[in-house]
Amino acid sequence: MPELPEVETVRRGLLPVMEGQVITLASVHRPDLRWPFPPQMADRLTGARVTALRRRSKYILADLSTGETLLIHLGMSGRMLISGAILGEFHHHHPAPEKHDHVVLHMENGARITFNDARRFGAMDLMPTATAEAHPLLASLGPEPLGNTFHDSYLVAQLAGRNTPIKSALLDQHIVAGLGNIYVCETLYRARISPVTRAGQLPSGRVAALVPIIRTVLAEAIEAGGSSLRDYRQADGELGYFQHSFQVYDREGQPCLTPGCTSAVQRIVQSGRSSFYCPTCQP
DNA sequence: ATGGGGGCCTGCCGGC
DNA sequence: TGCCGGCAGGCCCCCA
Repeated sequence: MPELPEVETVRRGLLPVMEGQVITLASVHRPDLRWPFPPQMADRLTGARVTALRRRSKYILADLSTGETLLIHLGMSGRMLISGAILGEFHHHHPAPEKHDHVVLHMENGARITFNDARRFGAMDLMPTATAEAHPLLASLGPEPLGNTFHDSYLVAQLAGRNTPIKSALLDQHIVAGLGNIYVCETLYRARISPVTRAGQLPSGRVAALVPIIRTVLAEAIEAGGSSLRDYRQADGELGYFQHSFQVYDREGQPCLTPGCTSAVQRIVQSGRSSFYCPTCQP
């Protein structure tokens, strides 16, 4: 579900109710999500103060006063919903617990943060803050697409000699960390590159052009609060609205939006995932 | 090493 | 109304 813009939106939503606050009670309703929770997770969270709330790729990292860092991944259907806090002009009361509410963090300011994840592809783990980046889920991630180490010569080098389709390469979190199916489709449309093009066959100029496009697509999506399709919600329960800006994703059969183009958006399956593109504009 | 496919889960939607 | 297949924003793991 959530790609980098959605995760960043959730992080920003959690920031005002979590950062600097003590977790007065962590309530854990099942032993695992995708993987077992770490031993004594509830006890290790209860009483800890959240000193910082960071993001790495699609992971949220909450640094704790205990010297540990809480790692959160939303998988496909994970949500972090805030209740009981004053958010802007609105006061949200605690709603009745819902199905798939797996972990609830009670904060000292009265807010509750509920991790709800129907499909349970999400994850939570704890590790020492000092070695957080060595966590198995983080250690081999590629650079942040919005960071300085992601640049054209890097991407050119990464894609050189690759026989995999550019669609798959951009989904590969080892190459660049944070893109998912939506934003890869939108990126390739803007770059006018067919998703089936072999990554290593792209001229370096076309690869270089991908870098600013990726940055722009992600920045626009963050600005819009992410994309809400099925179950994604911002932390305050609001919907993102970048889905209204989709030019190809989820638009199979609809007209291509390039001025003058009369083609329809096509859907193909690559590595088991849908790719949406315009066969005329992305030859 | 690289690339492709299966599998993990639940929910929803469309077709019959 | 109900059942069934297909599909969904991710990512690890196994196989060739």
